[in-house]
Amino acid sequence: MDAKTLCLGLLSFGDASGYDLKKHAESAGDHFFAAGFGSIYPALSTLLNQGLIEPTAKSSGGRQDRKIYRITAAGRSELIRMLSMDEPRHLLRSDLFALLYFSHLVTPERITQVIDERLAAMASELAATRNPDSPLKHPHPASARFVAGLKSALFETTIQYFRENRALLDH
Amino acid sequence: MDAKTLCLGLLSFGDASGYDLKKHAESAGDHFFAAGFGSIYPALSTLLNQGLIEPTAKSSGGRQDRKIYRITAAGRSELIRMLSMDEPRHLLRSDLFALLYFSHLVTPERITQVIDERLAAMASELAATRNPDSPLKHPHPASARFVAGLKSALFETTIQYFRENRALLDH
DNA sequence: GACAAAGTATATCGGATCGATATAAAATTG
DNA sequence: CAATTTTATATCGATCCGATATACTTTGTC
Repeated sequence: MDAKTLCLGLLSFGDASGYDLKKHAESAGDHFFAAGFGSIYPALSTLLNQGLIEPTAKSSGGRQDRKIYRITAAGRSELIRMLSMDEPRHLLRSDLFALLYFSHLVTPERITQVIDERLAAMASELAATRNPDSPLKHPHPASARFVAGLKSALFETTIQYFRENRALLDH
Repeated sequence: MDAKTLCLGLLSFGDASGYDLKKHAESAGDHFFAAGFGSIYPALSTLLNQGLIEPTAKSSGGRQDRKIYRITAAGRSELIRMLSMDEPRHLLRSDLFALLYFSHLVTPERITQVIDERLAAMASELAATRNPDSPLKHPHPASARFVAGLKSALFETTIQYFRENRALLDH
């Protein structure tokens, strides 16, 4: 999904700054959808020029440098059009698995190291998902739970698969 | 993993053309690593300029326009260096899940359609994995089986998760 | 209260990547 | 033997990402 659609979609939940959008995307769908500042700010700039979003009156007492945007009516219909048009893709890209495919070129110690690191990272993310201390309230809890649950299921499968099959990579 | 490392890694299994490299990557690690022609050909050109690969004598009787490359000694050590240095990332990016996160904006029919399409695509890929009629012999069968097995496990988990939880998205 | 550290926030740049497209020869199929 | 598909290289523009620069605000702590 391109950054423009993602920004519009997140703005459909409520007004936000570029910084807010990045935090929301990370909290909601990290690993499934995300964008860096280098994508978000140019996207917001384009959307603004196209009249799909508009700046809001900044909260008077707040800080001066926050730029809060609101989706316009044109933006909302364009968003719906893009969401209906796109053939949504589903990609799993992993440098780790690519590295394992070339495992004949690296030392067994390195293989052990990168696998253990990945297992630890996934386990800690699973724990964080089970104890959600996230300050962000998802606007659509059902969708958020659906996506988070799938992430957990995939992580659990991956961890189990590594435990059962990593011996295949011994050489 | 950048295209240069991927090309070098695949060339470490044997001489190949750009076209061969793309086919190999698709067959071996589609969904986990891949590259389009727009990445492969520029990468090969750069690697050639850096002396990390070299052209081979084209097979005399064959077609004239195939350009077969071989990894050089410098290329092999550079490859090993890159594989040892990279902190391998592990990304799951899915436009489908992003769309589902915005499911309040699209019709239930559209949700049903995209989920059913994805389920069918994964089921057919699973069937293809179980009946491998691939003409390509993977140079390292253990690594290839490891990666293919993980893909199957992840697809099965995803299919099951959709079956059990898609009702969460009804609205 | 002074000062450092961490967090918040916007923005840009260059390199990398991807999808679309152009071209054309060889193999296959009807 | 004509039409289609597959093989094969290559480039272009749009986009994307990571790194970086900048600067203000909050927090913590001595």
